Amino acid sequence: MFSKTTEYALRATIYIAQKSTADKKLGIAEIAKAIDSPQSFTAKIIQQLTRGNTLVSSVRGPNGGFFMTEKAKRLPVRVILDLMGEDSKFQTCILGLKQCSEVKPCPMHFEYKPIKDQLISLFADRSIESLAEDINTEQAFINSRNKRG
Amino acid sequence: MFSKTTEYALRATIYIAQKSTADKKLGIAEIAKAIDSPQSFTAKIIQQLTRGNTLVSSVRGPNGGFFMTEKAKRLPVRVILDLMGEDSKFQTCILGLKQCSEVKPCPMHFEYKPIKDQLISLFADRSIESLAEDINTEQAFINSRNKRG
DNA sequence: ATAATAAAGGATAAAAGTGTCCTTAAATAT
DNA sequence: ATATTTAAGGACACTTTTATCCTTTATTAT
Repeated sequence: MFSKTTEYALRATIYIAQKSTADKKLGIAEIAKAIDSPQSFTAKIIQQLTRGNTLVSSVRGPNGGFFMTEKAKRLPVRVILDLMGEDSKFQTCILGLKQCSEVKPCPMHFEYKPIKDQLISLFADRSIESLAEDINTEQAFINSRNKRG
Repeated sequence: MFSKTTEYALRATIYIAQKSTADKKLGIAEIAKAIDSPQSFTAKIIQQLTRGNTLVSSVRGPNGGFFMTEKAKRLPVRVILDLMGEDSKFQTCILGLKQCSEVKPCPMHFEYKPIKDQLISLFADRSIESLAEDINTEQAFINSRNKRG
């Protein structure tokens, strides 16, 4: 569905939302280990997520690291996709037609459309925070290890 | 959603289903032009679709080309995806977790699952032929040109 | 001020995806 | 038989994705 880059972005953000506060920042080594992703590559990706300072925040130096404000945690998952440039993913035609619309549809258009709309809602409706909470309550998981590791 | 390779495969197959019979084969030049795809690259892709001789058939030499039997036209769209190795596309976790299941779900699992199932049905239920018919009746289109273009 | 720490950013590289071109093989028409 | 036609297949090249490593910059602790 998504590129590896975006998968790491999603996992990293959810993890940061789950574990960080403004007073408890997370280092890149911890994040990469927790979400099972290549560290240097993940660093670049999180950099992208800090642009605009609306989603992930960062501080350099000792006791520095990455964190999210409570306000940022309340943002919908869609914001991550936007920052990764994948927001147009669900706008495109499933057959790759440049022009595909209600008036000039591809042969799958009218069946694919409602599914696409559900995907869009999925990411628009759920907050990053709510995903993090599911992990906190162990209703969901972000890696293959368990709490006792 | 899909790779360009798979998009070309879908468009090419639908076009072959629409325009060919065992007596009326189509050349690669015509197909590539009709679906607006790079010719040589499309040739390789259609080659893949002829493997196993269940979907697309080919004959070399004068009056040769590609075609589909009536039986092949009745196959579901899913068969194209299988031959392109994209059948696992909808099986994977949206966050890219290697292990993600009902018993150990990622935080989006239970909401993504039903959407995934709809995508699977979409490709399993509709036949290639039915897509081709929509183009024949001008209810749908496979390129940006019109019939007179 | 200096050293230590941690993210930011640049340079580079391997792998995969996308694409072209040329040769080979098979079928047909003459 | 020979020439022609058309797909099959190999070799190569460009681009994007995925990834690593090293240097620079900002912040903190001493």
